[in-house]
Amino acid sequence: MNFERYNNDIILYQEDFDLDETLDCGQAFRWTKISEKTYCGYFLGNYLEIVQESDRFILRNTSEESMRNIWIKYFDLDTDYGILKQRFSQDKTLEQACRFAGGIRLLRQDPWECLCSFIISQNNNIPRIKGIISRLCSKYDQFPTAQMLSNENEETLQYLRSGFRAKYIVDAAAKISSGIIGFDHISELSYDEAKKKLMLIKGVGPKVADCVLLYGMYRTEAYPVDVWIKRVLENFYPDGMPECTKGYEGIAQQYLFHYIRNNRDILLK
DNA sequence: TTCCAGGCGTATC
DNA sequence: GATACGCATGGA
Repeated sequence: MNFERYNNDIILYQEDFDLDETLDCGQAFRWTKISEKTYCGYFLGNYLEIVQESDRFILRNTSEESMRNIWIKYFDLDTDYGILKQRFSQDKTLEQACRFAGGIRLLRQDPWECLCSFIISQNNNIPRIKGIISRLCSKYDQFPTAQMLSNENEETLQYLRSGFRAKYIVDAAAKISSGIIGFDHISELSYDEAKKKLMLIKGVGPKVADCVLLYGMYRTEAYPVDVWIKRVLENFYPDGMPECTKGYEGIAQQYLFHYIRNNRDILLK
């Protein structure tokens, strides 16, 4: 890890990292681009302003302590994405995907926020997902905990304009805040069992469960299959994800998702 | 106007 | 277990 303190900032030197590709690729919905090189956003209650100048990053008003305790883990900086990309590149399509956007990293997010966010994401588009989550956070002045949301119901959530998803948010808040379903417990389960457990929540199917496991619980073998990945599988991997992604299918999926969304013409069907 | 968006619940077979 | 359909909302 190559970083240093400079006045109140942290200067980070990091390869295989691009803010546009990582913060605006549909895995997180609370980062905002505030200038050509700068994003601001939150992980839990921690605010960050981060600037990119090629391989040099400035984390504004950040201490070495919060760098070590929060942001290294959040941005998955202890993982060598160069090695991962090299491994993935044994496959031709993945090789192109990694070359197209080599700065994608997996964000290690909060499981509860992921659960809510990806419940909201179903049959929805990214700008509107961001809008709903933004209204949710404005009301509570932060991303509300399951406990906070357990006081809401379908009617009181009307202001979100989240449509049929409101009742799913209510059920998720109830099951998580009551402890009927616990992330600590789920993290000890096998992939299949963990997924099954999450799917007990209304509005959580295979895709949303995989999103929670991958983005919120760092289960890198989980790869969410949405309409785009479905098209990739049909076109290139009829027998499933290639062998070279084993154990890291979720990270490979990140490259593929971004690649296919921006290169729709390579699809034959 | 119609279609579609990082899917899922329900009904039906 | 597979398949068809409706679903809130809003932008294109």
